[in-house]
Amino acid sequence: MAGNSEQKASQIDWAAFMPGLALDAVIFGYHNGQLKILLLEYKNTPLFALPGGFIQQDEDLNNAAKRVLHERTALSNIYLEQFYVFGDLSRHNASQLKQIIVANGHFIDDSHWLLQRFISVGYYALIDFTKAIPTPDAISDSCQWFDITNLPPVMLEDHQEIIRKALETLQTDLDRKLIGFNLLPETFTMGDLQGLYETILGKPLLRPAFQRKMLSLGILERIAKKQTGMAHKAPYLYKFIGG
Amino acid sequence: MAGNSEQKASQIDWAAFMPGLALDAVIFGYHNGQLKILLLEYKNTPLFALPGGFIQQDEDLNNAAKRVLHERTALSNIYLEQFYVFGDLSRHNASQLKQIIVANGHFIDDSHWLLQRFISVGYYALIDFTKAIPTPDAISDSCQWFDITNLPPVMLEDHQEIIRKALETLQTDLDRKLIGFNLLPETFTMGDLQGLYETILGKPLLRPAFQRKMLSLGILERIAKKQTGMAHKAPYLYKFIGG
DNA sequence: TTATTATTGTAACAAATTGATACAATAATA
DNA sequence: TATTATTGTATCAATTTGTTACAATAATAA
Repeated sequence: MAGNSEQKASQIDWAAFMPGLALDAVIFGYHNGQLKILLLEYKNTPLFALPGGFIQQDEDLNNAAKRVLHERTALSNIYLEQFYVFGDLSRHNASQLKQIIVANGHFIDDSHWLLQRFISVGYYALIDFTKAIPTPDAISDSCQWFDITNLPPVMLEDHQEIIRKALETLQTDLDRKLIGFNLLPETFTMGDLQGLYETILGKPLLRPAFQRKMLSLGILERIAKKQTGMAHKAPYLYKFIGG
Repeated sequence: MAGNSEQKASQIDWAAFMPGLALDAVIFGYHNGQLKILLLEYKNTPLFALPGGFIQQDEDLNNAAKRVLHERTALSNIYLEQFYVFGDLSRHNASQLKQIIVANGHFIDDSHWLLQRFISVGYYALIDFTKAIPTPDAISDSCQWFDITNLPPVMLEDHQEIIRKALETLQTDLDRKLIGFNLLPETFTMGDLQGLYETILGKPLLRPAFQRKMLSLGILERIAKKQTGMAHKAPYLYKFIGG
């Protein structure tokens, strides 16, 4: 995890959180034909990490995830799913965490649970890239979008693996649930939608079959002709109708 | 949760476990055309609960689940999946837990994390009914199979909801993954397999289509004619071939 | 103004999958 | 030896998916 520190670490009331437990969020966005995720860069370290946080003693687990999402994107009502709990001992990396704390000029006793092993609940979120306002936390320099195919080489603990598993889950969920729309703006063309599917699934799809399938689902409302400056037929715009 | 107490509560080294965190296991079995799960009955209370336990500080989360499964069934190499983390505050029920502890003649301070809110990782397991040896723990009278359609009326905390969600997950996983076989003995007839699917999905399936589909998957090996005492054609026996 | 170009929307047909019916092949029992 | 119940599978219908083809644009170029 990263984040959850709007105050200096030494000022944080650690007792307000569930010890040994965290959550990490893989926040997906889609822009220029690329699937992207949000990563934080810790101050004075070469370490990148997923947005994450701790669960308050008086807070529902899923609400903690929503809170973290809101803190990093300024968005509410985000599409959000638990996908796996990462609980191996091998993911523990005390020296990395200590490095971050020291780099921020703080001190924590070695016996503190923050430096012990913890278990993290993995969530993935799908958001409208154009609406999010990526916001770093107190111990991070930046909160930025990264192309899923071009991630930073050094990441905290097992965050590489968490991302891999999130993508895998997204791929299998894409057809079963009708969730792709959460990654697009309110209106989009059939080409946009197909491009999104192709990017997530990592393979080309046949245009007529894709269009026929999407329209047969009855979840798309056709709006109007798009006014493009392209030298060809203007595509229809669609919007998703929930239900 | 229930279980994890092979010693008296007062003798347990609570510091050896991750505080505020538990796991609950919905252990499915199949017998006489019924889908069943294992439940524990607490001593001197009318409360039933899922097998569960805590995670040792030096133990992988998934290994803790395997350990709990082994303690309650004497089985290893069980098919096991995480399916959801139950982390709402509303699931907390201190008086129920206190009732169980008191009923066992123990004492725990109200401030102990055991009586505070906790978060539980839900697992479901698929086992061969004929191979399991249901084994109660130190604070339970019994560990018994219950038909999924006929569960006890009073259950611990949100265990009813955990079971419902486990069944829902099993139903959607059944076709995507090839996991049904874990609920059957080594050899079975096509009728057995169809009955299992019909029971889990709660709907009848057409026999020729089912048989054709299962055979086309290439994961069944036909063994020999079954020697039944039935007044009709003897069915083939099959076994599952992994891979 | 009239081709040209690139792309969209959809028709049309083929291939594959799934749904449904039918029936011969048993393995006891009457 | 007929009867009965059930299994294994063939057969055809219905539906879904894969593929090709082509008319309908919306700019741009001639």
